[in-house]
Amino acid sequence: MLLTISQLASHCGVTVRAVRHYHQRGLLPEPERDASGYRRYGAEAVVSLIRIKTLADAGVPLSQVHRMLDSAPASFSAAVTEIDSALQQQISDLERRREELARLLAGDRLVLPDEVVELLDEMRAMGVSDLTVGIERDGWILLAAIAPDVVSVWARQKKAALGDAEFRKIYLATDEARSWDADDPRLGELAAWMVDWAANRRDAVIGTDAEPVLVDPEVSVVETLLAAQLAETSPAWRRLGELSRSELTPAAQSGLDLRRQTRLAGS
Amino acid sequence: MLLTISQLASHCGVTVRAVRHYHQRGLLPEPERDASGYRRYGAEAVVSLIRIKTLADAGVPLSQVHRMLDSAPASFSAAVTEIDSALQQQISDLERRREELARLLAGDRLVLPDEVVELLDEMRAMGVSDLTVGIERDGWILLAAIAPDVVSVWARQKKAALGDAEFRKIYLATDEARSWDADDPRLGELAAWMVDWAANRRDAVIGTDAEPVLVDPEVSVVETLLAAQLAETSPAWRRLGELSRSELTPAAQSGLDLRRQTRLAGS
DNA sequence: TTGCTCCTCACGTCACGTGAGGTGGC
DNA sequence: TTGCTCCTCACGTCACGTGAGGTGGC
Repeated sequence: MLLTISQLASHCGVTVRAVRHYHQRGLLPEPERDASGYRRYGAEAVVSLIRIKTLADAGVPLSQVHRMLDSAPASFSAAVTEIDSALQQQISDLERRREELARLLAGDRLVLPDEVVELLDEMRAMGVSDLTVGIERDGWILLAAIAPDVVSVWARQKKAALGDAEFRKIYLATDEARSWDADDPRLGELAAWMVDWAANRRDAVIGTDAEPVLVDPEVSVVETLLAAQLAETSPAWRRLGELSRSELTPAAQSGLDLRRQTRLAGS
Repeated sequence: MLLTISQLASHCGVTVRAVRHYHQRGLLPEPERDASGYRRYGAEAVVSLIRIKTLADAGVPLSQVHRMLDSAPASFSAAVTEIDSALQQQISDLERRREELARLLAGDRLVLPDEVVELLDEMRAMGVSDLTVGIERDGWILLAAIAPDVVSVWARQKKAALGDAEFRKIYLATDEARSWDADDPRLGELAAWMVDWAANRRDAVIGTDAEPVLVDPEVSVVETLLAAQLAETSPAWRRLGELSRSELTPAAQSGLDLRRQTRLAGS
């Protein structure tokens, strides 16, 4: 009345192939065979197989299961305790993954920090075109990949700038400018406006000293708004970048160089 | 200012090899190469890779991830909901595994139902030898594997028998008899005592009709106590089986045949 | 005789890991 | 020149899955 391999397997909740695999790996001793060469299992095989399955289900590699099976009860229970905390870890991992899935449905929230998502929402609410918001978003994504630690400071500076009515006008004008011809005369006026605003803003910020000025705000405007690779998306923007850079004060020019160095150090 | 493969990978929490693997599988489009033949990634690659990683971490096979990525948002969110409930399932599975681990430390409790474990504890408390309790335990394990549905009824019947002081004496005597010679004259007396007790017990049970008698209790004693394969562990027990079977009443003999049929049907 | 279980190779699968051997930028 | 990153094969790994081809009990 000993068990056949399929009786053993199904009672322990594993496949027949898995039982044979455990024999091959030396985890479960080969039992005696009957007259037909069939394996016949006794009660101890049931006990061993349940042990093996329980540990394997808990994610223990079979090589480690092997060592655990013939280890002293004391170190066995220590190992089980360890596995248990690994299981707890897995559970909290899964719970985090459920949250991430929820955020995946919510759109950008998994890709960018909340503060940047809010910034983009604010722009959309201001009336900035979807295309320009998309370009902004891509810029932030790349920035987050290359220099994650500056994202937060830059986001706060941009948020502050958006609080200024004049900046909002400049930003909206720049949005419209995307589709202008590269030789449109209004690009010169817009460039001058930007540089003027940035110079004033810089004095104001340096005056208050409220936030450590990691990035020269004058440079920030030009760079953030018209960073080289973003400008590539529109001939008018590329021209706007050239015009505004040539109108920068010498002090800001050197700040721009500084910025480049910082970026390299950060990457 | 596009990303290299390692910048992309580390920002998304995957290995460089995994990114290449996703290219091979057609999950992530191959980006443009720079002058040195290096892959250069833009923001959309970050978004795609985070999507892929999130789904893969949730246990979705890559072949299915492929289909989900280019499915409509509506069916995408339906699929994500499905994955989420799969995650919930996994979490409760892990929690059950933690319980099973705890029971693994507690000994037999994973291998046998609680009622049988209690039965074995009771025997140990009675003074039955560890070896005999071990043989009993092995018998129950095999029974549970072959005919799980009869375990509960048999356990209740055995528990009832252990409530009888005379049965306990018989059981302890049988325990001692294990090491006797096969021709010991006391074996005949013990066999007669067992059959007598079983016959009386049978009348009592049939009189009360408290529990449906699935198994003739007289047969139950002989079979449970001395089931053929357990008897093999001791020459004296084998002889005790022969003696008691030959002393059974004709009615019980036919009941024994009935039992054999039931066992076959159950397996 | 048919259907079911069992047996032993031995190749397949899934999601990458891991060198092997070589090139390009600083 | 050295060290680091990148490149393309291509075999290895882990825990089995899945036939292929054959035998034994009812």
